[in-house]
Amino acid sequence: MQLTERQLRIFQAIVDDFIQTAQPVGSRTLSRKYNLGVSSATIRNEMADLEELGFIEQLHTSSGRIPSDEGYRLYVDNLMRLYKMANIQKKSIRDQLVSRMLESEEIIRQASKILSQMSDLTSFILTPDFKASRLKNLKIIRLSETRALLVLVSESGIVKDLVVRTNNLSQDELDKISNMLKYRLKGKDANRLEKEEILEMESGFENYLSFVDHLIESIGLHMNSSSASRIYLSGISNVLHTPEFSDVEKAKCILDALDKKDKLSIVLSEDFEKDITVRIGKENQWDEIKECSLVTATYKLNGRVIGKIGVIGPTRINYPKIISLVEYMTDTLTDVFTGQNQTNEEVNGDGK
Amino acid sequence: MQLTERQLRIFQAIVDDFIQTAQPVGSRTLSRKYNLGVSSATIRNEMADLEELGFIEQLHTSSGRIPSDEGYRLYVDNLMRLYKMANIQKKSIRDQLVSRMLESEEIIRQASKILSQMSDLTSFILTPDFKASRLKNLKIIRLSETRALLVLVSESGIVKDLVVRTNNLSQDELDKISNMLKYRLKGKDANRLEKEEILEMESGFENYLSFVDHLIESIGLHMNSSSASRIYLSGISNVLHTPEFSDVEKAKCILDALDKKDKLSIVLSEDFEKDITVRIGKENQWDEIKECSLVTATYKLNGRVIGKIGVIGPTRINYPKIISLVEYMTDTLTDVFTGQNQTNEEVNGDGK
DNA sequence: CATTAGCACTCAACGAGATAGAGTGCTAAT
DNA sequence: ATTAGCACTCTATCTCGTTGAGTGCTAATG
Repeated sequence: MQLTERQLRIFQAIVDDFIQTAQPVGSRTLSRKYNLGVSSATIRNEMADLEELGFIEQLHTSSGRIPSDEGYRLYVDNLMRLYKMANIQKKSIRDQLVSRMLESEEIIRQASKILSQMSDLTSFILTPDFKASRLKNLKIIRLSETRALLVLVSESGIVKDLVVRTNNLSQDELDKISNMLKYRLKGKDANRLEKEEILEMESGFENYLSFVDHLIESIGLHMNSSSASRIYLSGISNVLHTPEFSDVEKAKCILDALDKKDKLSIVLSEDFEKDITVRIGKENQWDEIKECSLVTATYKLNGRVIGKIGVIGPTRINYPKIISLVEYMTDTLTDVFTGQNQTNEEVNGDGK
Repeated sequence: MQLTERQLRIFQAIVDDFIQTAQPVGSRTLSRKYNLGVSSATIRNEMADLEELGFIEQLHTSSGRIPSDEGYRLYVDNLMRLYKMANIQKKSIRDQLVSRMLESEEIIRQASKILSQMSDLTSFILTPDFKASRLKNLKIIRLSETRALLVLVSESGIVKDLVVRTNNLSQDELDKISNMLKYRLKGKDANRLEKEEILEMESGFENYLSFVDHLIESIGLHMNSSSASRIYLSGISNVLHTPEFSDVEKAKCILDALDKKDKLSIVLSEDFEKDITVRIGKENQWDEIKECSLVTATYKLNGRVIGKIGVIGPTRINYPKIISLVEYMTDTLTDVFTGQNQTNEEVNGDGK
């Protein structure tokens, strides 16, 4: 069933008004605020049809209408015009992300902060997935008689460190082992280290078999832990600033969900390859966030997806603005990680 | 002015009851629930005195009394008996922290999570302060023509990595430089790297002067950034589970405060050397959290304070329980970082 | 025949009493 | 010194109109 031109215009006005005011919108308001050229009675009739079709709904018989999840979907897919970000905003984002010497985790956190501030929503970001990249370097550093630090570096420059037990090996011995392992493992996918492959190693390492065994095991354990890629949240208090969630029970529910980071990162990892996804209300499989919309996008390194970023808010969000923002943010992150823009000066020009 | 024995007993009953029920407690309730051996009228008189002295207060003329901040202070300093943690809880904490191979940041996050779960409050943890420890090792890894990764390891096993610009130096050259720097900087306090000291270096490095200069600068910049030590929060949704903050405005205020991590970590860094601190309500200098209590403690490495952990909640928290919990948690963390307990088996015995 | 004016109806939101209940302070008796 | 008794206070809660925004339906209109 195709909507008429007029129905679309009315529908668009409903969405726009509701996104702005957070109040159910009635026929009278529509005819007054938007010059649709028809009377409120006509609008009422059209609205009844739109409701029949499932694009808008009423909270109770004598309230105005609000867009349904399906309505928002229609809006996002067909109606909205993408927001053109002001250059000054673009520049602000780039400056904050590339201007300073930042540890890679620091970049991640900064990006999340910017995103929540500019969107007035809660933002999240999945750290670069170590598993998805190749080993570049490896080093073992003696800490004490019983402990050593294993430092792994991926080609993308992500660093992971973990403490391993040693049996009082000297730094020289550890260096010898790390050098050997480095040449053995370099360039391998971090998530596919075959123990056997490494154990059939050169002579001269017979004494260290059990230690190397332990090392590989530790790496494997670490890789497969759910927290292999972490999630950062920012702007959590924005949840309460949203009229939708000023009801304490609802807010509690959302915050509870946001606290379950494991679950959250699983949900976000779906559609990992897609560039940008918008999930509206009930489209989310997770019950706790069935009244929320999620806008997520992936950032890449050398064309390879390594992480995800996005925002979560009520279904009533300014989709064009938010989508543009998230999109620009991932582009910038991808640039930063790929190393296109190392200095301020280089990016002073245009944005995209 | 000294309180009488009976006043203390009544006061203690008030605190206990209020901590449990979150409701202002009246004289009738007291005489019924706690056998104080006197009638409600007597209790009323004593309560009037306690109020005069500032230890309890009324929300309005016909409500029961609640402890004031000063009252809680009295309670914490003089009245409460420290809670004896069940061995099973102690074991649970130790197991979760030491059982698995964990990256050091992972240990931090895990500790925070446990703390919030066991306290039903919001917990936070400051990551080990790199600045406070000495350099152990240093390595530069080539990423691309223009970028390299500088990895710093402290004696305590904390790893920091940051991306630096290079002018297409080969890995061999980088190795040469990192070795030189390593021997130059090893054992130095991380926050006191004197540029001059390093620049008057051995011959053979003349070509790399500007790069080394850049390196030292980057390290310095990084060290002095406010985020040198990070803060993790856990159990944020617990704020809303607290009756005190079911008022949306208050909750909003607290969450806003918790979102300002810079400010928060500054507040927490006060009294950095003290083993354990309890700040009750107005004792906090920060207005936003003037209705909260903060219980913090420090964890150490080899006797040196490296980080801080704690919880935040309403002033009405179960002080004995929470203080014991925080105390035990830092002891455990200190052990874990100092490497006392590497395996499960070693800690099966008693806790303290 | 699409559009519109008009009207009766619905329902949430708000405010005014009224009521109940918990708690207090004071006084007089023990 | 302690306690029973009583008047008083104040919040929380409930009910009950009232208001106002909005709807759906019907009949009139160009």
